[in-house]
Parts: sequence; C-alpha cells; structure tokens
Amino acid sequence: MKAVAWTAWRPLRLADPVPLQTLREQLDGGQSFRWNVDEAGVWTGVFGRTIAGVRHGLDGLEWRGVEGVTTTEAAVQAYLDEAGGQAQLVASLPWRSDAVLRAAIAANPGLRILRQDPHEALIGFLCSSNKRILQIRQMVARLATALGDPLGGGFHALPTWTQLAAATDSQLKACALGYRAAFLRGTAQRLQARPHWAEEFQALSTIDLLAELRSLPGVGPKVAACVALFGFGRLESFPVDTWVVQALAGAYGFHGWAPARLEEFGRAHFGPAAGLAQQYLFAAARAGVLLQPYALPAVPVKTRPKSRGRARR
DNA sequence: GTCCAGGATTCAG
DNA sequence: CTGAATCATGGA
Repeated sequence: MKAVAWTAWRPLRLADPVPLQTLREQLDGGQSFRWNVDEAGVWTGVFGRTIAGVRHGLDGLEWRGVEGVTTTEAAVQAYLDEAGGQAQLVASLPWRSDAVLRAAIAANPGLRILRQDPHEALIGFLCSSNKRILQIRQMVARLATALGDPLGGGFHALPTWTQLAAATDSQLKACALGYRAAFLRGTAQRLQARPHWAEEFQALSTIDLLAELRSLPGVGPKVAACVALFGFGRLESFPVDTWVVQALAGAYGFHGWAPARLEEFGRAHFGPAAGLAQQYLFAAARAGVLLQPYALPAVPVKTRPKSRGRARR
C-alpha cells in the first residue's frame, strides 16, 4: 500500500492560539479517538473522510493534508473551532466566583470542544463504557481498518451503520469490543435505515436529542451527553463520568451524589457552556491538578469484600 | 494473579 | 425509583 502524498506544512490560522500541551489534551484527551502522535510531535488523524496532520511549528500551529485534496484546510479549521466562538463562551463561565474552575481553565488555556461528526462521536462513545481512552482508541482504529472504506495510505473511514450492521461476529470480535459489540450492532441496525439520522437528531432540542440518543442500544445518560456535546455541538451538555464524579466530590463537596444530580448541578452552575467547563474539569482532574478544597481525608471507610466465601461456578 | 477502566443494562428490593 | 450485580477485554 502506497504511503500518503502529504502537502507541505502550512500555517493553521485560528482565532486563538493553542498551546502545545492544550493541543495534546484536545486531540488525545477523550474527545476524539482518531488521532495519533509520532516522536516528532506530528498529530495525524482522520475525521469524516479527511486525512490531516497537525503540529506546532516555529510560528504556531501548522497543518498538512493529502496532495490534491482541496478541502482539508477548511475541514481542520472547522474541526478546531477556528472562528474562536468558544472563547466567548469560556469567558462567560463563572470563573470569577469559582476558583476551582479558574484553576482548571488555567491548566489548559485554549482548550476547546472539537466539532466532531455525530457519527464519529457516537461510534467512539459506544465503545467507551468501562474502558480507558487508550483502549477506546484501539477499538475504534480496528473498526475502521476492518470495516471502513479505505482512504489510501492505510487510512480508513469509520464504518457506516450499514457496514457495521453487516459485520460478522468474528469481525466484531477481532475489534476487541467485548460486550460493546452488541451495542454497536444494535445501534447500527436501528440507524442503517435512517440515512439522515444526524440531521433529524440535530433538529431536536437538547433535551429531546438526549432522550433520542438514550433510546439507542448502548447509549445511557453519560454516552448521550458526550455525543450531544462532542458530536452535535451542544455545549450546554454536561457529561458525568467517573472523573467528573470525583472532581465534583473533591472540589465542590458533593460526596455521594448520584450522577443525575451532578449533571443537574453542572448545567445549573455552569450554564450554556457547561460542557466546556466539564472538559476543563475533566482534563484537570485526570492530570491531578484540580483544586480539591472539599477532598475528604484519606480513607475514612474500610472497603468491604465483594463476596464472602460463596462458591464459584 | 488482581484490579480497574470517559458505563449500560438488568434485576431485586 | 434506587442500588447492586453483571457484562468482555486488555493494560497496569
């Protein structure tokens, strides 16, 4: 298979600068699972049918695409929020009165929500339950290689719902999906008959969109919130995962709160850009730099054994 | 070998 | 409605 014929590197014009560390957080911080970085710091990714490279040059961000493809620059710019619309939303967050949020924003200045395709977001987060980001990336990569259209140079698009629905058990098994294979197949079977599902979903209010997403196999509250946020651009959506549960407990004192209650708090407290706030808190918590004024003293409770001598089968 | 992962589903109470 | 068990797999 022939290698991709890359264009020369060119400046990537964005309204706001993206620091080196923030770019890594953005491309490999659990939003998208389709980017890889090499030793030279070159990020290579596929979104939709676009193959692109991004790196930090001497004078800011640079991009490259495949020779002869004219749409790459615009696609990369849109993907990375080139107009800077999110800067205003960050400014609107309650960072003045919220020192935790303020520190989280300072830890990853310029962090943005990627504007992903709904299809990409839904496939990625269908794979995400009970998995680490590295493994989600591996699952998605295998899905693309095994089932998606080849784009040249060894790159593949993500499989369509039709391709996914037609996949055999052994094909899905080879993608190391575990029990998530049934989620993907189930959702694929539901959506393959709706080629315009994304447009139809996009037309819904966020509340209705979340409900519609949750009706799909393998999509619960958290995955629905992620797909709404990352795939449908609903920046008010506030996904509550294990990291956010810990973050809101340690930083705001909400120990023992149910995820639904934390989600309600997040939307009320952070407002129309709650999803952005969530991503800053998520990144800071994962990096271990989140302020935790309400963290409990270490280990107040003793963990109980899961099973007491019950016979195993 | 053990533990756990950007959870969802199912079932018991 | 809430809480717990179960799910399949691989990396630490």
